[in-house]
Amino acid sequence: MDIRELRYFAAVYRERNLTAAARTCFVSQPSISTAITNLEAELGTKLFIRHKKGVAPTASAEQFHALACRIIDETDAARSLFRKPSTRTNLTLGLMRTLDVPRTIALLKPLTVRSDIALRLVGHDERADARIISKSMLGDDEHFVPLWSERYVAALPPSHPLTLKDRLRAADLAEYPMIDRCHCEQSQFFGRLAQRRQSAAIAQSEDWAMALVAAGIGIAIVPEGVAKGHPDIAIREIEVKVKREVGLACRASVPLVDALKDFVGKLQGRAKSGRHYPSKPFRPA
Amino acid sequence: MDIRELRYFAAVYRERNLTAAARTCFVSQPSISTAITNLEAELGTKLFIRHKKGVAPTASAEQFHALACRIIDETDAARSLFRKPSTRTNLTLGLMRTLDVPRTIALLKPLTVRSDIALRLVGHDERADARIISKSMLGDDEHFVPLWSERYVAALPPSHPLTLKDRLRAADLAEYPMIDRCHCEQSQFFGRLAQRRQSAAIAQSEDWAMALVAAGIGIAIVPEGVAKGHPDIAIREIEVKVKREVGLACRASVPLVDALKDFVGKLQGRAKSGRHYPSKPFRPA
DNA sequence: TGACATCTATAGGATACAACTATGGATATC
DNA sequence: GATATCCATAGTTGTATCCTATAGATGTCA
Repeated sequence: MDIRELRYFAAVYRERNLTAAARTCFVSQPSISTAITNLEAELGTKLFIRHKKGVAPTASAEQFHALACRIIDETDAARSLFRKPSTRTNLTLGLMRTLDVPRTIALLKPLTVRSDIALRLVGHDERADARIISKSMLGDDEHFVPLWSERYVAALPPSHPLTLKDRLRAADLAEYPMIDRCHCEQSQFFGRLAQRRQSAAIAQSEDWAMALVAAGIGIAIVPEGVAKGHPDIAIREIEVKVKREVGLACRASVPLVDALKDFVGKLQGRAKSGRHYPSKPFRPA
Repeated sequence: MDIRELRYFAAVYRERNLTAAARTCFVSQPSISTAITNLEAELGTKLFIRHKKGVAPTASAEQFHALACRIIDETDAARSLFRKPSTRTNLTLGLMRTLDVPRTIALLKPLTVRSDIALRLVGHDERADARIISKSMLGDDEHFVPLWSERYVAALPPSHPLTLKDRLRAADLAEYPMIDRCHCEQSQFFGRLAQRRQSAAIAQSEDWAMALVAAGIGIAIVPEGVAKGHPDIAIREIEVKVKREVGLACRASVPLVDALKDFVGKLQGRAKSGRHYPSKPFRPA
């Protein structure tokens, strides 16, 4: 067991998907696969149940995850113990409010561990060096570097009658009170989907929306990653497959800040393949 | 930075000596050397000052050591999280009372992390599967597997007049009160060395002896490793070079307990060289 | 139903890393 | 002056890890 394996484990735990974890770790999928297999052998316990779409953590994985995170964090802390940077570059990132927080934090890790960067996170509509947003919010003069795509799901109170169904249709939703996440870029669309003008409640942030759902006020349609973290909320698929593409938006007209160049390079590199090394080793002709 | 490097670092910190650290890690000295160099480069700080005899940790190393230990311990804990052993073999080790505690704990690590072993530590004169003792205490029917050799040094109160000298002679010691560590196998010898019959105080354990020294009662002659850990005690070499060989004693007449076989094998293997792999890779003739 | 996409596991080959041996230079010890 | 101890460097080799490619299973959609 080494720290590399722990990082892979944490990524799989977060993504619930070996392939996606491979992308966030910038390695190929088999690397993750064998690492997890080895880890399971060493610990003498199964960590993930493999099924058709992705993997599910076992109880052991839950337990192990807490410890693994501590070790990873402490290792990162140790690395930067003595790097008291005299001059830190300010880097401002605009984040849309509907982002999956743990996933985003994990994505930004390469930036946060660099002690020569002072990271500042602001709203998606403020001045920033780059923005992490849904593709639908992309401005005219912006490049888009895709990060992940997310489906929208229905978040219901655990005791809601609709939890009996595996998948919800527009007609189902029409009969029950809904919560309008007015900060979401697809808010209007969901209004039409549920065939209504008025909502049971309006929430201005994901936290409020989730709290209203948990309190039994109504149903909310939210990005998968947002709903995932809450234990007292039931998640159901919706029949109409709404997805959003989340990515990094960079102004095309303004040259990229130095601090971001490596980062964006890596992100672009992983798009088609997860390779770690340059695609072709240099060979003189 | 990976856990392997942290282990090497901890070993060097403990031993104050790359070569000795290499032995305790069962690797060769250059492996330790390069690992420390790399670690220093990665952290951007010098960790050890190399000098003629061994190395001395810098302030950075002190700081880093605390963190490194935590990470190492947590990693070991993580590894054995799910290894709830149904049946643990009892293993009893006899330890002489004058052992350097951190060093001994580090040595026994391979046994303590094995969750199929329940380690019991007893006095050196009790019934045990093996004993860690000074060579001078070796019984007739015992094998001796050398672990390390230690010089004896003088432990003085920090404000003692003799701290002005770098090295103490028998004549120096004769003029000042001394503490008799009656539990030590070399106790009588020191009595002769200091040319006296009576002592200022008698201590039955290292803890008491060190406390008496710190309190200014007198000087004690103790194994190097014992004195090292105490910040409020000054250490000086003594001119007469008394050493002791510490090792593992196994009854020759009784076959070695299974749990110990690997361990002793490793210890013997490292005696002449620190190699990790078999000395010669197998090649068919 | 068949073409296609998605996800995990395995096989085979390339490469980087960490181990080893051997040796050199510097400093103590006898 | 011979010997021992200690750390650093050079060169070689074995192993671990990564990659690509592909198989097998399942789900999606025309």
